[in-house]
Amino acid sequence: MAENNSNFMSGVPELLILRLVREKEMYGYELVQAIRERSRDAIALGEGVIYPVLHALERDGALSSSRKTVNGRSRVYYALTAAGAQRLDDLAGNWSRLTGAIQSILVGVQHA
Amino acid sequence: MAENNSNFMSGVPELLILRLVREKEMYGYELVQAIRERSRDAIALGEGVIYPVLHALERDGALSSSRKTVNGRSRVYYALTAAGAQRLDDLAGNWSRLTGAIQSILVGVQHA
DNA sequence: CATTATACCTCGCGCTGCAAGGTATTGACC
DNA sequence: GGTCAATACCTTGCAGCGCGAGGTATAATG
Repeated sequence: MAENNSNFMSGVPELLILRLVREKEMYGYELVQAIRERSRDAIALGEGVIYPVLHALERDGALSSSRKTVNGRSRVYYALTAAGAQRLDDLAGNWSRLTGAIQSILVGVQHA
Repeated sequence: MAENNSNFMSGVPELLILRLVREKEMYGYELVQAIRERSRDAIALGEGVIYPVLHALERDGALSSSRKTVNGRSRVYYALTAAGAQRLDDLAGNWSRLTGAIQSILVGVQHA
């Protein structure tokens, strides 16, 4: 029963988080803004999306957390683990295959 | 209260159906196979996905249906309406903006 | 004459994204 | 000193979508 169902278009928030954290340690509130800014407001994931995903990723061993105080601000920083890097690769591969397939339908490529 | 919520990644089945029907009238069973074949098995939407979407699109005036008998086979063909064409354009535009934004995060584009 | 393919349909569930709410601390402003 | 906005964390509950699973009927196949 350890199978992961989920529908074919889901898991994008997870993918974005893993990708951003790969570059440097980040905390939840920072991720919320980073996604909004980097996507130029095309994607606006709120805290109600980000925090639960972070907790799930840590539970699964894809991220590790460490509480730090910076500028008198207490933050929970998340870093990518080896397992997380693997998971990122998998998700990115799936995403690329999926969007490629959709694109080929949208542009009406000649289908053998 | 006639607002359409739905999450930011949903509506892809709808988009694919509208796009395929734009080229020629199609029926449900045909769409199921067309999507699978054109995506080279990357996307496999079953009838439990396709039929409800077709009904919703017709209800919304994006598709019109006509029962026809071909080769002794009774089929419900769906054709794109003007409203449907408009909706297709909207969805395709959104999709393109969305995937562009995701892509820019994935490749790590320099964010002003 | 049974099985497979065609063709339609619906019910019900799981999961995800998300809004909405809640807490606590810091800095700014008057 | 008091108020407000921003920072930073968190959880609950629900709506909606995708989808498996099931059901019907007819035509073709062997």
